[in-house]
Amino acid sequence: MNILDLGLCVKIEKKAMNSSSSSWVDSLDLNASSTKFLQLETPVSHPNTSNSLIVFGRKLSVKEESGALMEELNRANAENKKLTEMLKAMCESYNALQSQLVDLMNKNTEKELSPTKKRKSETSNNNNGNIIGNSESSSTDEEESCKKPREEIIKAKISRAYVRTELSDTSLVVKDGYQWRKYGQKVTRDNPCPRAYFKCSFAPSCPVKKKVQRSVDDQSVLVATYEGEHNHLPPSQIEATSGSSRLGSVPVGSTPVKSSGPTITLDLTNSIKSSDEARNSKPKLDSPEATQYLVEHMASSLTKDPNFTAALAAAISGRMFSTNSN
DNA sequence: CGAGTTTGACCAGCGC
DNA sequence: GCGCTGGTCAAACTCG
Repeated sequence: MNILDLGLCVKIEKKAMNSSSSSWVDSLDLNASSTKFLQLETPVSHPNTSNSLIVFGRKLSVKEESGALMEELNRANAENKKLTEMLKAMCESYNALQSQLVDLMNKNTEKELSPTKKRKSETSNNNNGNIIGNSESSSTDEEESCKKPREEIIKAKISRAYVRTELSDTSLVVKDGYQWRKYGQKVTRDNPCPRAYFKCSFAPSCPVKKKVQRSVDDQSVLVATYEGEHNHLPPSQIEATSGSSRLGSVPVGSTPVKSSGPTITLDLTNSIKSSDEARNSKPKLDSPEATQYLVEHMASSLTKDPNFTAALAAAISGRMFSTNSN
């Protein structure tokens, strides 16, 4: 995945949160309009320009026409400059965000390695939140695994997601596109808030488990810990593959979706439609459809990448978490 | 009535 | 061996 893309989108999203008028569409609209300006270079006259040429019932002189074009060009330059500045700001913001994320991950790793005694299974190799299988305990002792079938080593992968919820919301439910069955709840020593235990109930053979607990630092943040990897597609994608329903707006993997803070809804229906349309009929660049097309095309190319959605959500939730804990 | 949730009991790992 | 702790089970309960 293009790492710069993530930075840009995070910035745009952040901007949308801060400004009441800004939005995904607004931000991308600038690009669309800049494309519009590019069209001036083509031999075909711009609709607006041609309208202004005949509006006074006479042909404008070459001087006047070039003056208008120069003015247009200056505006394009100014816009270009503005966009360059925005891009620069986005890159800076991305770098800051990334360093904060790394900081946070380091802090979490330190916490996990702290004296708090954990079971063997949980202290296996931790690499940036992802744990690679612990072959020592999973494959060496067959007798032991027969004795303890339950201890079937899931340690293939552990990931973590932070989800902001209302404090009043005590359900401990993190909607991530999969189907979960709660099988237990426990109050742990280091956190007064109960921890809920979930198993993936969509496929009986799916080994994935999920633990959800409120953060000690910020109780409005749910910490969801996923153990193992799904051996099936998310229910939403299975539905989509069967053709019975829309391709849902539910992201893949451990990406948190339920959030009372900034909500990211990825409607892939439009993106698919637009990429199909892209092959058959391309809207004219200067029409409102063109703007819409550009926006959809950009959004679709980003949202098609499941890594993007996961990384974006992780980055945002990580930032929210660090902001609240400061 | 079936599926999902709640909750107390039980089990296993770990440190002392 | 004992106590503490986290994880899981399963009967009881709830809900649509």
